[in-house]
Amino acid sequence: MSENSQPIHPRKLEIVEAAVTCFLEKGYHQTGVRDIVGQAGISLGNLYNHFKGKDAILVFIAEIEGQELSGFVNRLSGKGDPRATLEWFIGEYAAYVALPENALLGVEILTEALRNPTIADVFGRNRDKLISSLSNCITQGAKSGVFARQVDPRVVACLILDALEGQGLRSLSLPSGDTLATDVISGFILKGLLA
Amino acid sequence: MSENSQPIHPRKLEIVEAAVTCFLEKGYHQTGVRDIVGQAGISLGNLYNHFKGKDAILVFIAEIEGQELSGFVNRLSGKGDPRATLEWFIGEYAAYVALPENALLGVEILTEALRNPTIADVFGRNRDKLISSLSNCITQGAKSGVFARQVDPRVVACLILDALEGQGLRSLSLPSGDTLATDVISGFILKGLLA
DNA sequence: ATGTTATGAACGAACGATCGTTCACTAACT
DNA sequence: AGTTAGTGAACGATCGTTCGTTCATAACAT
Repeated sequence: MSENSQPIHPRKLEIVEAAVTCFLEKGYHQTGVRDIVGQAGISLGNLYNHFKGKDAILVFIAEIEGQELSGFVNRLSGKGDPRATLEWFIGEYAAYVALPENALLGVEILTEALRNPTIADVFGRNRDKLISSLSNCITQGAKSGVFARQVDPRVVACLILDALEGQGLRSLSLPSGDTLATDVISGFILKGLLA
Repeated sequence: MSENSQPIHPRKLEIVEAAVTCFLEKGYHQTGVRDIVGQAGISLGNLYNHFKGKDAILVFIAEIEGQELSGFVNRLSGKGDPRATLEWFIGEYAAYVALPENALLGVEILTEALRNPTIADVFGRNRDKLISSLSNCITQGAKSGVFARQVDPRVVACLILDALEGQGLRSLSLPSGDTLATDVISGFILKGLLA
Protein backbone atom coordinates (compact mmCIF):
# COMPACT_ATOMS: atom_id res chain seq x y z
CA MET A 1 0.00 0.00 0.00
CA SER A 2 1.26 3.47 -0.83
CA GLU A 3 1.62 4.96 2.63
CA ASN A 4 1.18 8.67 3.04
CA SER A 5 4.89 9.27 3.40
CA GLN A 6 4.02 12.93 3.08
CA PRO A 7 0.58 14.40 3.69
CA ILE A 8 -1.32 15.06 0.51
CA HIS A 9 -1.34 18.63 -0.74
CA PRO A 10 -4.79 20.12 -0.07
CA ARG A 11 -4.92 21.43 -3.60
CA LYS A 12 -4.50 17.92 -4.87
CA LEU A 13 -7.60 16.86 -3.01
CA GLU A 14 -9.47 19.84 -4.40
CA ILE A 15 -8.56 18.73 -7.87
CA VAL A 16 -9.71 15.20 -7.15
CA GLU A 17 -12.98 16.46 -5.78
CA ALA A 18 -13.52 18.61 -8.85
CA ALA A 19 -12.61 15.71 -11.09
CA VAL A 20 -15.08 13.45 -9.33
CA THR A 21 -17.81 16.02 -9.82
CA CYS A 22 -17.05 16.18 -13.53
CA PHE A 23 -16.70 12.44 -13.98
CA LEU A 24 -20.05 11.90 -12.32
CA GLU A 25 -21.71 14.46 -14.52
CA LYS A 26 -20.16 13.65 -17.88
CA GLY A 27 -18.16 10.49 -17.48
CA TYR A 28 -14.42 10.11 -17.57
CA HIS A 29 -13.74 10.31 -21.30
CA GLN A 30 -16.31 13.04 -21.86
CA THR A 31 -14.64 15.18 -19.24
CA GLY A 32 -11.82 17.42 -20.42
CA VAL A 33 -8.99 18.62 -18.23
CA ARG A 34 -10.37 22.11 -18.77
CA ASP A 35 -13.63 21.01 -17.19
CA ILE A 36 -11.72 19.82 -14.15
CA VAL A 37 -9.59 22.92 -13.67
CA GLY A 38 -12.66 25.05 -14.24
CA GLN A 39 -14.55 23.18 -11.53
CA ALA A 40 -11.54 23.35 -9.22
CA GLY A 41 -11.01 27.04 -9.92
CA ILE A 42 -7.36 26.66 -10.85
CA SER A 43 -5.36 27.15 -13.96
CA LEU A 44 -4.78 24.59 -16.66
CA GLY A 45 -1.07 24.27 -16.12
CA ASN A 46 -1.36 23.99 -12.37
CA LEU A 47 -3.16 20.70 -12.67
CA TYR A 48 0.03 19.22 -14.03
CA ASN A 49 1.91 20.34 -10.94
CA HIS A 50 -0.13 17.84 -8.93
CA PHE A 51 -0.92 15.10 -11.42
CA LYS A 52 1.14 13.63 -14.18
CA GLY A 53 -1.90 13.66 -16.42
CA LYS A 54 -5.60 13.01 -16.68
CA ASP A 55 -5.09 9.29 -16.27
CA ALA A 56 -3.31 9.72 -12.95
CA ILE A 57 -6.37 11.43 -11.51
CA LEU A 58 -8.57 8.45 -12.18
CA VAL A 59 -5.93 6.13 -10.76
CA PHE A 60 -5.86 8.26 -7.63
CA ILE A 61 -9.62 8.07 -7.37
CA ALA A 62 -9.53 4.32 -7.78
CA GLU A 63 -7.00 4.11 -4.96
CA ILE A 64 -9.22 6.19 -2.71
CA GLU A 65 -12.11 3.90 -3.54
CA GLY A 66 -9.94 1.02 -2.47
CA GLN A 67 -9.28 2.66 0.88
CA GLU A 68 -13.00 3.18 1.39
CA LEU A 69 -13.59 -0.49 0.79
CA SER A 70 -11.03 -1.51 3.39
CA GLY A 71 -13.63 -0.90 6.08
CA PHE A 72 -15.73 -3.67 4.58
CA VAL A 73 -12.73 -5.90 4.11
CA ASN A 74 -11.61 -5.55 7.70
CA ARG A 75 -14.94 -6.41 9.17
CA LEU A 76 -15.43 -9.32 6.77
CA SER A 77 -12.01 -10.65 7.73
CA GLY A 78 -12.76 -10.30 11.42
CA LYS A 79 -13.68 -13.11 13.73
CA GLY A 80 -17.31 -12.16 14.26
CA ASP A 81 -20.25 -14.44 13.66
CA PRO A 82 -20.23 -15.14 9.91
CA ARG A 83 -23.97 -14.85 9.48
CA ALA A 84 -24.24 -11.58 11.37
CA THR A 85 -21.20 -10.26 9.55
CA LEU A 86 -22.64 -11.17 6.19
CA GLU A 87 -26.01 -9.64 6.96
CA TRP A 88 -24.25 -6.51 8.10
CA PHE A 89 -22.16 -6.44 4.95
CA ILE A 90 -25.10 -6.83 2.61
CA GLY A 91 -26.96 -3.98 4.24
CA GLU A 92 -24.00 -1.65 4.47
CA TYR A 93 -22.58 -2.41 1.05
CA ALA A 94 -26.01 -2.03 -0.52
CA ALA A 95 -26.24 1.40 1.05
CA TYR A 96 -22.72 2.20 -0.09
CA VAL A 97 -23.32 1.35 -3.74
CA ALA A 98 -26.71 3.00 -3.66
CA LEU A 99 -25.01 6.37 -3.33
CA PRO A 100 -24.91 7.77 -6.87
CA GLU A 101 -21.35 8.87 -6.40
CA ASN A 102 -20.18 5.36 -5.61
CA ALA A 103 -22.36 3.62 -8.16
CA LEU A 104 -21.36 5.90 -11.01
CA LEU A 105 -17.69 6.09 -10.12
CA GLY A 106 -17.59 2.35 -9.71
CA VAL A 107 -18.90 1.62 -13.16
CA GLU A 108 -16.69 4.34 -14.60
CA ILE A 109 -13.61 2.72 -13.11
CA LEU A 110 -14.77 -0.75 -14.08
CA THR A 111 -15.23 0.13 -17.72
CA GLU A 112 -11.95 1.98 -17.85
CA ALA A 113 -10.25 -1.03 -16.31
CA LEU A 114 -11.40 -3.08 -19.28
CA ARG A 115 -8.86 -1.38 -21.52
CA ASN A 116 -6.54 0.63 -19.29
CA PRO A 117 -3.94 -1.67 -17.67
CA THR A 118 -3.01 0.81 -14.96
CA ILE A 119 -6.61 1.18 -13.85
CA ALA A 120 -7.15 -2.54 -14.25
CA ASP A 121 -4.31 -3.12 -11.83
CA VAL A 122 -5.66 -0.91 -9.06
CA PHE A 123 -9.23 -1.99 -9.64
CA GLY A 124 -8.26 -5.67 -9.73
CA ARG A 125 -6.38 -5.48 -6.45
CA ASN A 126 -9.22 -3.70 -4.67
CA ARG A 127 -11.80 -6.10 -6.02
CA ASP A 128 -9.74 -9.16 -5.17
CA LYS A 129 -9.42 -8.08 -1.56
CA LEU A 130 -13.17 -7.61 -1.31
CA ILE A 131 -13.98 -10.91 -2.98
CA SER A 132 -11.43 -12.79 -0.92
CA SER A 133 -12.65 -11.46 2.40
CA LEU A 134 -16.28 -12.02 1.49
CA SER A 135 -15.46 -15.48 0.25
CA ASN A 136 -13.57 -16.14 3.45
CA CYS A 137 -16.58 -15.09 5.52
CA ILE A 138 -18.73 -17.56 3.62
CA THR A 139 -16.20 -20.31 4.16
CA GLN A 140 -16.05 -19.57 7.88
CA GLY A 141 -19.81 -19.81 8.04
CA ALA A 142 -19.65 -23.17 6.32
CA LYS A 143 -17.08 -24.45 8.80
CA SER A 144 -19.30 -23.54 11.71
CA GLY A 145 -22.24 -25.16 9.97
CA VAL A 146 -24.32 -22.01 9.59
CA PHE A 147 -23.85 -21.81 5.85
CA ALA A 148 -23.96 -24.57 3.33
CA ARG A 149 -20.55 -25.60 2.06
CA GLN A 150 -19.98 -23.96 -1.31
CA VAL A 151 -18.13 -25.59 -4.18
CA ASP A 152 -16.63 -22.23 -5.04
CA PRO A 153 -17.22 -19.52 -2.44
CA ARG A 154 -15.56 -16.91 -4.62
CA VAL A 155 -18.19 -17.32 -7.32
CA VAL A 156 -20.89 -16.85 -4.69
CA ALA A 157 -19.04 -13.81 -3.39
CA CYS A 158 -18.99 -12.37 -6.89
CA LEU A 159 -22.68 -13.08 -7.25
CA ILE A 160 -23.41 -11.16 -4.08
CA LEU A 161 -21.34 -8.19 -5.17
CA ASP A 162 -22.86 -8.20 -8.63
CA ALA A 163 -26.37 -8.29 -7.24
CA LEU A 164 -25.79 -5.42 -4.84
CA GLU A 165 -23.89 -3.29 -7.31
CA GLY A 166 -26.41 -3.94 -10.03
CA GLN A 167 -29.16 -2.79 -7.73
CA GLY A 168 -27.11 0.26 -6.82
CA LEU A 169 -26.72 1.14 -10.46
CA ARG A 170 -30.41 0.62 -11.05
CA SER A 171 -31.34 2.85 -8.18
CA LEU A 172 -29.93 5.76 -10.16
CA SER A 173 -33.04 5.71 -12.32
CA LEU A 174 -35.38 5.51 -9.36
CA PRO A 175 -36.84 8.38 -7.33
CA SER A 176 -35.50 7.29 -3.94
CA GLY A 177 -33.39 4.63 -2.32
CA ASP A 178 -35.36 1.43 -2.58
CA THR A 179 -34.72 -0.31 0.71
CA LEU A 180 -37.28 -2.96 -0.14
CA ALA A 181 -35.14 -4.27 -2.96
CA THR A 182 -32.18 -4.59 -0.65
CA ASP A 183 -34.24 -6.67 1.76
CA VAL A 184 -35.41 -8.90 -1.04
CA ILE A 185 -31.86 -9.40 -2.26
CA SER A 186 -30.60 -9.98 1.24
CA GLY A 187 -33.29 -12.55 1.88
CA PHE A 188 -32.67 -14.35 -1.37
CA ILE A 189 -28.93 -14.56 -0.80
CA LEU A 190 -29.32 -15.79 2.77
CA LYS A 191 -31.78 -18.47 1.71
CA GLY A 192 -29.33 -19.69 -0.89
CA LEU A 193 -26.49 -19.57 1.58
CA LEU A 194 -27.93 -21.11 4.71
CA ALA A 195 -27.32 -24.76 5.40
CA MET B 1 -41.42 -2.55 -33.13
CA SER B 2 -39.83 -0.84 -36.12
CA GLU B 3 -40.52 -3.36 -38.86
CA ASN B 4 -38.10 -3.58 -41.72
CA SER B 5 -40.33 -1.60 -44.03
CA GLN B 6 -37.41 -1.61 -46.42
CA PRO B 7 -34.51 -4.04 -46.34
CA ILE B 8 -31.41 -2.55 -44.80
CA HIS B 9 -28.74 -1.38 -47.17
CA PRO B 10 -25.87 -3.90 -47.11
CA ARG B 11 -23.39 -1.09 -46.74
CA LYS B 12 -25.16 0.00 -43.60
CA LEU B 13 -24.60 -3.40 -42.07
CA GLU B 14 -20.94 -3.28 -43.08
CA ILE B 15 -20.61 0.00 -41.26
CA VAL B 16 -22.27 -1.42 -38.18
CA GLU B 17 -20.00 -4.42 -38.22
CA ALA B 18 -16.96 -2.19 -38.51
CA ALA B 19 -18.25 0.02 -35.73
CA VAL B 20 -18.78 -2.97 -33.47
CA THR B 21 -15.22 -4.08 -34.10
CA CYS B 22 -13.92 -0.65 -33.17
CA PHE B 23 -16.17 -0.24 -30.13
CA LEU B 24 -15.04 -3.59 -28.80
CA GLU B 25 -11.42 -2.71 -29.28
CA LYS B 26 -11.37 0.88 -28.05
CA GLY B 27 -14.75 1.60 -26.56
CA TYR B 28 -17.42 3.90 -27.93
CA HIS B 29 -16.05 7.28 -26.95
CA GLN B 30 -12.47 6.33 -27.75
CA THR B 31 -13.49 5.34 -31.26
CA GLY B 32 -13.48 8.07 -33.88
CA VAL B 33 -15.64 8.03 -36.97
CA ARG B 34 -12.41 7.81 -38.94
CA ASP B 35 -11.63 4.55 -37.18
CA ILE B 36 -14.99 3.20 -38.27
CA VAL B 37 -14.78 4.22 -41.91
CA GLY B 38 -11.21 2.94 -42.00
CA GLN B 39 -12.32 -0.43 -40.68
CA ALA B 40 -15.26 -0.49 -43.07
CA GLY B 41 -13.12 0.56 -46.01
CA ILE B 42 -15.32 3.45 -46.99
CA SER B 43 -14.92 7.18 -47.10
CA LEU B 44 -15.61 9.57 -44.29
CA GLY B 45 -18.48 11.33 -45.97
CA ASN B 46 -20.18 8.15 -47.04
CA LEU B 47 -20.82 7.18 -43.45
CA TYR B 48 -23.17 10.11 -43.17
CA ASN B 49 -25.18 8.82 -46.11
CA HIS B 50 -26.21 5.88 -43.97
CA PHE B 51 -26.19 7.27 -40.44
CA LYS B 52 -27.16 10.63 -39.10
CA GLY B 53 -24.10 10.59 -36.87
CA LYS B 54 -21.93 8.56 -34.59
CA ASP B 55 -24.67 8.36 -32.01
CA ALA B 56 -27.09 6.78 -34.45
CA ILE B 57 -24.71 3.88 -35.00
CA LEU B 58 -24.74 2.97 -31.33
CA VAL B 59 -28.51 3.29 -31.21
CA PHE B 60 -28.73 0.93 -34.16
CA ILE B 61 -26.46 -1.54 -32.39
CA ALA B 62 -28.57 -1.32 -29.26
CA GLU B 63 -31.66 -2.08 -31.33
CA ILE B 64 -29.99 -5.13 -32.84
CA GLU B 65 -29.06 -6.28 -29.36
CA GLY B 66 -32.71 -5.97 -28.43
CA GLN B 67 -33.70 -8.20 -31.33
CA GLU B 68 -31.17 -10.81 -30.24
CA LEU B 69 -32.68 -10.83 -26.78
CA SER B 70 -36.16 -11.44 -28.12
CA GLY B 71 -35.32 -15.12 -28.43
CA PHE B 72 -34.89 -15.29 -24.69
CA VAL B 73 -37.98 -13.22 -24.08
CA ASN B 74 -40.18 -15.42 -26.26
CA ARG B 75 -39.16 -18.62 -24.58
CA LEU B 76 -39.47 -17.09 -21.11
CA SER B 77 -42.95 -15.87 -21.97
CA GLY B 78 -43.94 -19.27 -23.32
CA LYS B 79 -46.07 -21.80 -21.50
CA GLY B 80 -43.37 -24.34 -20.82
CA ASP B 81 -42.49 -25.71 -17.44
CA PRO B 82 -41.21 -22.72 -15.43
CA ARG B 83 -38.35 -24.59 -13.78
CA ALA B 84 -37.10 -26.14 -17.00
CA THR B 85 -37.49 -22.82 -18.76
CA LEU B 86 -35.54 -21.02 -16.08
CA GLU B 87 -32.75 -23.55 -16.08
CA TRP B 88 -32.58 -23.31 -19.83
CA PHE B 89 -32.48 -19.54 -19.64
CA ILE B 90 -29.69 -19.43 -17.10
CA GLY B 91 -27.51 -21.72 -19.17
CA GLU B 92 -28.19 -20.04 -22.46
CA TYR B 93 -28.00 -16.48 -21.21
CA ALA B 94 -24.80 -17.25 -19.35
CA ALA B 95 -23.32 -18.51 -22.61
CA TYR B 96 -24.65 -15.45 -24.42
CA VAL B 97 -23.09 -12.92 -22.08
CA ALA B 98 -19.89 -14.93 -21.90
CA LEU B 99 -19.17 -14.02 -25.50
CA PRO B 100 -16.79 -11.07 -25.33
CA GLU B 101 -18.70 -9.27 -28.03
CA ASN B 102 -21.92 -9.36 -26.04
CA ALA B 103 -20.33 -8.69 -22.68
CA LEU B 104 -18.34 -5.69 -23.88
CA LEU B 105 -21.07 -4.23 -26.05
CA GLY B 106 -23.53 -4.65 -23.25
CA VAL B 107 -21.52 -2.70 -20.74
CA GLU B 108 -20.72 -0.12 -23.39
CA ILE B 109 -24.39 0.44 -24.06
CA LEU B 110 -25.24 0.38 -20.37
CA THR B 111 -22.75 3.08 -19.47
CA GLU B 112 -23.77 5.21 -22.41
CA ALA B 113 -27.38 4.84 -21.36
CA LEU B 114 -26.48 6.47 -18.05
CA ARG B 115 -26.14 9.85 -19.71
CA ASN B 116 -27.51 9.53 -23.24
CA PRO B 117 -31.32 9.66 -23.19
CA THR B 118 -31.71 8.15 -26.65
CA ILE B 119 -29.60 5.14 -25.74
CA ALA B 120 -31.27 4.96 -22.35
CA ASP B 121 -34.61 4.69 -24.11
CA VAL B 122 -33.67 1.75 -26.32
CA PHE B 123 -31.69 0.05 -23.59
CA GLY B 124 -34.45 0.54 -21.05
CA ARG B 125 -37.08 -0.96 -23.32
CA ASN B 126 -34.97 -4.01 -24.12
CA ARG B 127 -34.10 -4.56 -20.51
CA ASP B 128 -37.64 -4.14 -19.32
CA LYS B 129 -38.86 -6.81 -21.70
CA LEU B 130 -36.23 -9.21 -20.44
CA ILE B 131 -36.90 -8.49 -16.78
CA SER B 132 -40.64 -8.69 -17.22
CA SER B 133 -40.56 -12.03 -19.00
CA LEU B 134 -38.09 -13.49 -16.53
CA SER B 135 -40.11 -12.15 -13.65
CA ASN B 136 -43.21 -13.62 -15.20
CA CYS B 137 -41.57 -17.03 -15.45
CA ILE B 138 -40.74 -16.88 -11.77
CA THR B 139 -44.30 -15.92 -10.92
CA GLN B 140 -45.67 -18.78 -12.99
CA GLY B 141 -43.40 -21.16 -11.15
CA ALA B 142 -44.70 -19.84 -7.86
CA LYS B 143 -48.30 -20.33 -8.95
CA SER B 144 -47.64 -23.95 -9.77
CA GLY B 145 -45.86 -24.39 -6.47
CA VAL B 146 -42.43 -25.18 -7.89
CA PHE B 147 -40.92 -21.91 -6.85
CA ALA B 148 -41.32 -20.05 -3.61
CA ARG B 149 -43.59 -17.04 -3.85
CA GLN B 150 -41.46 -13.92 -4.16
CA VAL B 151 -42.34 -10.59 -2.62
CA ASP B 152 -40.93 -8.87 -5.69
CA PRO B 153 -40.13 -11.20 -8.59
CA ARG B 154 -38.67 -8.35 -10.60
CA VAL B 155 -35.94 -7.78 -8.05
CA VAL B 156 -35.07 -11.46 -8.18
CA ALA B 157 -35.09 -11.29 -11.97
CA CYS B 158 -32.66 -8.38 -11.83
CA LEU B 159 -30.48 -10.33 -9.42
CA ILE B 160 -30.30 -13.23 -11.84
CA LEU B 161 -29.42 -11.00 -14.76
CA ASP B 162 -26.82 -9.12 -12.73
CA ALA B 163 -25.19 -12.33 -11.57
CA LEU B 164 -24.98 -13.78 -15.07
CA GLU B 165 -23.83 -10.60 -16.72
CA GLY B 166 -21.30 -9.91 -14.01
CA GLN B 167 -19.85 -13.36 -14.55
CA GLY B 168 -19.82 -12.75 -18.30
CA LEU B 169 -17.89 -9.56 -17.81
CA ARG B 170 -15.49 -11.27 -15.46
CA SER B 171 -14.86 -14.06 -17.93
CA LEU B 172 -13.17 -11.50 -20.16
CA SER B 173 -10.15 -11.62 -17.88
CA LEU B 174 -10.07 -15.41 -17.77
CA PRO B 175 -8.38 -17.79 -20.18
CA SER B 176 -11.48 -19.73 -21.22
CA GLY B 177 -15.20 -19.86 -20.68
CA ASP B 178 -15.66 -20.96 -17.08
CA THR B 179 -18.61 -23.32 -17.23
CA LEU B 180 -18.09 -24.26 -13.59
CA ALA B 181 -18.98 -20.79 -12.43
CA THR B 182 -22.21 -20.90 -14.40
CA ASP B 183 -23.18 -24.15 -12.71
CA VAL B 184 -22.43 -22.68 -9.32
CA ILE B 185 -24.51 -19.62 -10.07
CA SER B 186 -27.30 -21.70 -11.51
CA GLY B 187 -27.33 -23.94 -8.45
CA PHE B 188 -27.32 -21.01 -6.06
CA ILE B 189 -30.19 -19.28 -7.81
CA LEU B 190 -32.28 -22.42 -8.00
CA LYS B 191 -31.76 -23.12 -4.33
CA GLY B 192 -32.91 -19.64 -3.49
CA LEU B 193 -35.86 -19.95 -5.82
CA LEU B 194 -37.27 -23.37 -5.12
CA ALA B 195 -40.16 -23.72 -2.73
C1' DA C 1 -32.70 3.98 -79.90
C1' DT C 2 -31.07 8.30 -78.25
C1' DG C 3 -30.53 12.27 -75.59
C1' DT C 4 -31.87 14.30 -70.98
C1' DT C 5 -32.63 14.55 -66.36
C1' DA C 6 -32.67 12.71 -61.74
C1' DT C 7 -30.92 9.94 -58.16
C1' DG C 8 -28.04 8.72 -54.57
C1' DA C 9 -23.75 6.36 -53.21
C1' DA C 10 -19.09 7.63 -52.73
C1' DC C 11 -15.45 10.69 -51.98
C1' DG C 12 -12.03 13.62 -49.28
C1' DA C 13 -10.81 18.39 -48.30
C1' DA C 14 -12.04 21.56 -45.00
C1' DC C 15 -14.36 23.51 -40.81
C1' DG C 16 -14.43 24.97 -36.15
C1' DA C 17 -14.04 22.99 -31.86
C1' DT C 18 -11.80 20.58 -28.44
C1' DC C 19 -8.40 17.37 -26.88
C1' DG C 20 -4.18 16.47 -23.43
C1' DT C 21 0.08 18.36 -22.76
C1' DT C 22 4.03 21.57 -22.63
C1' DC C 23 6.40 25.63 -21.64
C1' DA C 24 8.07 30.20 -20.55
C1' DC C 25 7.00 33.05 -17.10
C1' DT C 26 5.42 35.35 -12.63
C1' DA C 27 4.59 35.54 -7.52
C1' DA C 28 5.43 34.20 -3.07
C1' DC C 29 7.88 32.37 0.50
C1' DT C 30 11.94 30.13 2.26
C1' DA D 1 19.22 32.65 -4.70
C1' DG D 2 16.26 28.73 -4.70
C1' DT D 3 12.20 26.23 -4.42
C1' DT D 4 7.39 25.81 -5.05
C1' DA D 5 2.71 26.92 -6.75
C1' DG D 6 0.46 29.11 -10.08
C1' DT D 7 -0.67 31.07 -14.70
C1' DG D 8 -2.49 30.93 -19.57
C1' DA D 9 -0.88 31.12 -24.29
C1' DA D 10 0.38 27.90 -27.54
C1' DC D 11 1.11 23.30 -29.71
C1' DG D 12 0.02 19.54 -32.63
C1' DA D 13 -3.37 16.16 -32.87
C1' DT D 14 -7.83 14.65 -33.29
C1' DC D 15 -12.74 15.24 -32.88
C1' DG D 16 -17.65 14.95 -35.36
C1' DT D 17 -19.66 17.05 -39.04
C1' DT D 18 -20.47 19.58 -43.41
C1' DC D 19 -19.70 20.57 -47.98
C1' DG D 20 -19.11 20.64 -53.01
C1' DT D 21 -18.15 17.43 -56.18
C1' DT D 22 -17.82 13.15 -59.07
C1' DC D 23 -19.81 9.32 -61.24
C1' DA D 24 -22.48 5.28 -62.48
C1' DT D 25 -26.91 4.03 -62.98
C1' DA D 26 -32.08 4.65 -63.51
C1' DA D 27 -36.01 6.88 -65.36
C1' DC D 28 -38.00 9.38 -68.69
C1' DA D 29 -38.98 11.91 -73.02
C1' DT D 30 -38.50 12.21 -77.61
